[in-house]
Amino acid sequence: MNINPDIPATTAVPGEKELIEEAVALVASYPKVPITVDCVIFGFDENELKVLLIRSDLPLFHGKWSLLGDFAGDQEELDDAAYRVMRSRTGMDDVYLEQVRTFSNPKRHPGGRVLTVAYCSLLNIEHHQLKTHENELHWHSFNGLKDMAFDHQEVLDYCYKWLQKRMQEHPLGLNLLPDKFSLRELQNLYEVVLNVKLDRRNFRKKFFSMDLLIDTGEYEDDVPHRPGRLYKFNFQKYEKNQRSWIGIDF
Amino acid sequence: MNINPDIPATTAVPGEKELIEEAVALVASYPKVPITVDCVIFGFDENELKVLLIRSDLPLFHGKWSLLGDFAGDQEELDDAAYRVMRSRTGMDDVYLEQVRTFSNPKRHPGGRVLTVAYCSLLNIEHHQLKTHENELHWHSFNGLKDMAFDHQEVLDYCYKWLQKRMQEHPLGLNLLPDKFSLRELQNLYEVVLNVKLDRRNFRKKFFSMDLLIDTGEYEDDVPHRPGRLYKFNFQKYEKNQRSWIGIDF
DNA sequence: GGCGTTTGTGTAATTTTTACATACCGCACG
DNA sequence: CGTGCGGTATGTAAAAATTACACAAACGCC
Repeated sequence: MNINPDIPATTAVPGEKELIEEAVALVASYPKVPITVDCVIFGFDENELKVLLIRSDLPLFHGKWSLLGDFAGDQEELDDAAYRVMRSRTGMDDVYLEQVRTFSNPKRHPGGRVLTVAYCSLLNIEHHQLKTHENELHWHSFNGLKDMAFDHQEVLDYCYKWLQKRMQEHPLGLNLLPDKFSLRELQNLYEVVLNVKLDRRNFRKKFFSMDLLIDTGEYEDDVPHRPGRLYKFNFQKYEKNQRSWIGIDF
Repeated sequence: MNINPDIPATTAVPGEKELIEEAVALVASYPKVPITVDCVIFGFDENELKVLLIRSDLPLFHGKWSLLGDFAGDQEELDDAAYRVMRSRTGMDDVYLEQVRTFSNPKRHPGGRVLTVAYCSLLNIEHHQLKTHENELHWHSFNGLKDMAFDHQEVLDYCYKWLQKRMQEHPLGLNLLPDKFSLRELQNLYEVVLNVKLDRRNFRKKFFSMDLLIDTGEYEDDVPHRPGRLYKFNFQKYEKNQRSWIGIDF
């Protein structure tokens, strides 16, 4: 019988140092590949879904649009890398950001094998000034985009599908709107992103019944018609009341 | 004016070969990290959720349970790596498999920085014989699992949450059942995985109303009570009728 | 053949979803 | 300052979906 059941008697007892060295040696034997993060940063303006793009800085893709990305540091958590990319371009890092998917096609980068992890972020265009316009950084209409650099078209399409699904079950979309917004703006957002037509009264009823809108008492300004009430979204209350059971439906 | 608007006049015009060399040089400048895939392979047996585990082969984690994983080949697509891992342990690769998330904590592996991409798979325990029992490969009860190797506890917990959510909107759970199953088995599956109690008649009504169950005309056998009808799931019909709009609900 | 256990089925009450029309408000304009 | 335009705000009735709930029938076992 062993005294210490964690260590079989047949093995010499190595110290922690040796064990770690062994682990390091094992890892050293693995193939290593470069990793990048690519950020799909959505915005909403003039009733259109926008995405933040630059011209690819790779001459091979000269003229083509590219997502914002960078390689991940040697010891960098990928979330941190994504925030870093965002911060370096928009100056902001306190925004909604979520990992979406990893793309690993060995042919996706002409320079050789590069994995990329796609992140999605949503921010309000008016609240966030771009820090630079290098490489023609700008908000590009989502519609009609095609022929992007790398596999960025595929990444973007995937992230758009993700957004459509996610917006129906999570209020992340509200990050696309200003802090205070009218119900019309909210509905436009949903109609545009989900590409559906919604009944105004039922939409309104739906949102009010969730009881997550805070009436600011304020009204729209500078509109050539009757101004609508402005609301804020009660993120705090939402976070508290997460349901895990929705119901089987497919 | 440029003759060719795609190429700025200030740049010498490199051929494709030079452009690719440039891309290769760029990629070569990126930090490189080892990548693994880890498979969370769920099963369902005796009314319990199971997960396929081995003893960690890393001495540092001696005795701890570990997910099935392997490093990704130099030029290997990650999906392929995940299928390869599954095949090498269960002999099967024609199963439901989905990428779930990438874990990148720099401290997650004691041997240094290793990224891992988690994949979820579901298979019927009876249909699939394990090819080997190396490293004590076996179906482990999901409940009560703790203190796993690496960050596998976190990975597993994340995948379980993913499964719970996904099962409500997608029939992937049916991969956990035999080809022909009774409604009771189906309900048990949902009750166990989602950790809820469901009304038998309403559950039945729900599934029948989807019109995706095929009545085989057969009945359960060897049960000490009235035998239930056996059904198959009409995956084909399901695939055809995918809805993209579900409705806002959060 | 009776007991124990699980299958199979319907209905009424409630809640949720859908479709739809009219009065109100602010601005612009003549 | 009155009228028209455009968009906001609001309620209700019908339809659909969800919930709660009870009893007869089938099989194995003894």
